[in-house]
Amino acid sequence: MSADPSARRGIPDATVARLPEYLRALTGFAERGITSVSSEELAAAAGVRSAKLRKDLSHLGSYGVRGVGYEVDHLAYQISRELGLTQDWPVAIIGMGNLGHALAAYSGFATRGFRVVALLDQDSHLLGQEIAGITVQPMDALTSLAEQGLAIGVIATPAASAQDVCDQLVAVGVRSILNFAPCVLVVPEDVDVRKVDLSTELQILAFHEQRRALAAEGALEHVTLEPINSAVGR
Amino acid sequence: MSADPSARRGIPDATVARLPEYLRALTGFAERGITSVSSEELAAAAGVRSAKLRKDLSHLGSYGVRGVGYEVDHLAYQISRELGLTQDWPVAIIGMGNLGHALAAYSGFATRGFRVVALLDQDSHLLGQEIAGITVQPMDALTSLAEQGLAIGVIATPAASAQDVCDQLVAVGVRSILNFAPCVLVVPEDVDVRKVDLSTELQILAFHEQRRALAAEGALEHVTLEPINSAVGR
DNA sequence: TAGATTGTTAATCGATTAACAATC
DNA sequence: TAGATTGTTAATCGATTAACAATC
Repeated sequence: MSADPSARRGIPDATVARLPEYLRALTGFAERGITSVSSEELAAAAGVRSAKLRKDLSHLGSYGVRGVGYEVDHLAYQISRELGLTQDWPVAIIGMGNLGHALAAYSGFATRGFRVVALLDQDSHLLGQEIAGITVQPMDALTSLAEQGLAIGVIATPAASAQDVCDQLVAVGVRSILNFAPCVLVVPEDVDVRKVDLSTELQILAFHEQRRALAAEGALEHVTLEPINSAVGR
Repeated sequence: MSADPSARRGIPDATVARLPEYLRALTGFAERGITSVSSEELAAAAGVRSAKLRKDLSHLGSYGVRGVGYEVDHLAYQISRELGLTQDWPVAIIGMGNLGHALAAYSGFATRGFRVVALLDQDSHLLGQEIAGITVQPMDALTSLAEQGLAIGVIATPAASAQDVCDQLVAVGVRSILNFAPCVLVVPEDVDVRKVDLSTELQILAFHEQRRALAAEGALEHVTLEPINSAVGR
């Protein structure tokens, strides 16, 4: 691939999804004072194979040195830039139940690149309460928040209100939504919804757990049970 | 595919990951008193295309009726059975910070198939406290829990303790782990780890958000911006 | 039977992997 | 130069999709 940055286009979704993990691994190396890593070392830390890592990085540009490896800080910066973490994205969390409360306090938001600018709830008796140093506002506040710039909406309401809240976010121009409610959201095609779903994850685990149990009792005679996971690769 | 259930083998990972969504959609239909659906209707409710839904279901067996559709209750049962939800999986949550607290109270666990049997924390001043009706126990309790049967461990500790907790779970025989800590866990290959990671999801959103911003200001001249998401398909 | 809809086929698309030429 | 490691190629693998024969 060309070294010309303007030629870098169309990074595969699967690659984008792994960049955060690479960035995290690089941060870990930097904290331990390591300034240079090979694709083999970085891949091991990120839990993938080195061929996949190199292929992924090749989509961003050519940031390694043959025979040497990657400079930790430089590669971390390039990945950060590609992910858009060199700027700040204002985030609003909607729904201040147990989950929203935990999210407001969660350090994941505190990572570089994101700033929780508002906590919203439609329940009037939560309004004015302070959570993690931020005052809970009513849903009406969305319009003025959007005017000040709001990039990401996090939906932590019950499933029954999620679509309504989503529609309100879309109406004020928010195009990136992280949905914790266990339901499918319908959005215009230029809106990006990602979903974090506990019970889906549990059910996927249950599937494999059952599979092992059946294999153990010999119910699946003709099946050799595949490794489900391994330290590298996935 | 054969109607013989013993011939149903090797359901693709991508299909397994969608089964919970189909099940949820079916539950929704059942609640509204709808007893029969076409692949078109069910697919729309689950946010996929009908061809994908039919292909997915074909891996489970032949549970539809040509010219008619699927019987809601029957298909829901078959998917539940395939996912292993017709039995109860004992779950332990480890780490009773904000997140663990929210998880303990979260209704996602209350869905059929899972039962939170223990809350654990290594912090001695949380011990004995009751959260969501369950008493917090020390990590030592893991051994006896495992003897009584423990299928799934949910790690809600800080990243720094996650690998240690994971090792303890693996040591007592737990082979299904849901990791909320932002780190890669190293496990034997017969252990299944799934990860729920807030900041990874945010970073993926940021990538697309930045992409839209750059496209809007014309920085990506040669790129037509692809739809990022749509109501159907993904 | 006529109309409807499934289950399957075959083509396409995208992701992964191993191997190695390029090159520090 | 000799050794090491990247970036890329090409083969493989798996997932998606549209179309349609099977069949209720």
